[in-house]
Amino acid sequence: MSILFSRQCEYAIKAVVYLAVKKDGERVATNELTRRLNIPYHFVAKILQNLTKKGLLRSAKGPRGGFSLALPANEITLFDIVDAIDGTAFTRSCLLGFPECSGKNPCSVHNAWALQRESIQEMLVGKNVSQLARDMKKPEYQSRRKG
Amino acid sequence: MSILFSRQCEYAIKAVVYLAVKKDGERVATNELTRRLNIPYHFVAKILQNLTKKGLLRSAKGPRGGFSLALPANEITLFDIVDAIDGTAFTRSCLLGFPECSGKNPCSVHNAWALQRESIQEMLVGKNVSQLARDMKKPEYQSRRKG
DNA sequence: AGTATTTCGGAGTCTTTTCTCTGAATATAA
DNA sequence: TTATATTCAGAGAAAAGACTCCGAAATACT
Ligand code: FES
Ligand code: FES
Repeated sequence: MSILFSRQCEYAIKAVVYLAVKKDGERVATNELTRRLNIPYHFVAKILQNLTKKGLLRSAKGPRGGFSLALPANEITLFDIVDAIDGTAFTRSCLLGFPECSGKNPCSVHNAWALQRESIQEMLVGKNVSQLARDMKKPEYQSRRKG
Repeated sequence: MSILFSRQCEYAIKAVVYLAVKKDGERVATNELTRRLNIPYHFVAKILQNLTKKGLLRSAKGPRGGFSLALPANEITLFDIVDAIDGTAFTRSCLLGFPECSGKNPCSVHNAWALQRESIQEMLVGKNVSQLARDMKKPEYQSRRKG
């Protein structure tokens, strides 16, 4: 289905970046995320609960409650989110699924792939959600003028 | 689960490379693939049937039957196999799953990811199964001396 | 011709992932 | 206090992906 990330992880990234676009500490309710990002309500709720448990987000119940970043936006990287949801085994495991991946007895694509995934990992570590919020040009993320 | 490729695709690559290691046109039965590569019998059979329909393999029924490459090994690329099984939508679609992926209204990772996937695609197109057969150092692929 | 070996085709099962529902608990505001 | 908005927790349904089974057709060997 989706390359590189699971659906969950995809949604997680979308949501966290959405939070980062808001001013520091502002709370966003699941409802808003669902409406703006088109993510199933109960599903994204579950995912954000998870990220809360992992310490990336903070949650507040009740009216005017919702989720917000638990850390400054520039201290949360893409890698952190992926790690929290999908895990990062892919940085170590064989592209063809062989039980071990190393330079000794490499599979046919090992040499090429080892470079690629290194580069992907650098991308994930190198992007923090503050940058992501800035670079996100999708209309879903632009805050609305009041009518 | 496995990044980039589905299980099916993974198995397909493993199997086709196995065929390419053999001398031109030599047939390999599902049985042998299952034993050597540790792939479930009926599953790999299905996958190879599929590749046959797509024109990458040739099949022969009956005793001493099996599968063999339908083309010279250096004319089948990794990309061909991936295309036949998983499809290649990933070369065009957004990493975060947004409905459209282009330079106009890009998502946060578009610029970085567009380069990465370009590079991945080049890798897939650039590797043919003849090279893959040569570079495969996994013991599963080394032909056995008779006892 | 008869038998064993193998692919073919389709249906069926199991497992994982995705998504939904429900009933709490908690906080805000009137 | 009451009503309301929200997260929390866990179970459950649906869909997709991975894998199995079976009966039939084709081929090779005796
Ligand atoms: S052994 Fe296959 S990618 Fe390293
Ligand atoms: S818009 Fe997201 S990768 Fe191109």
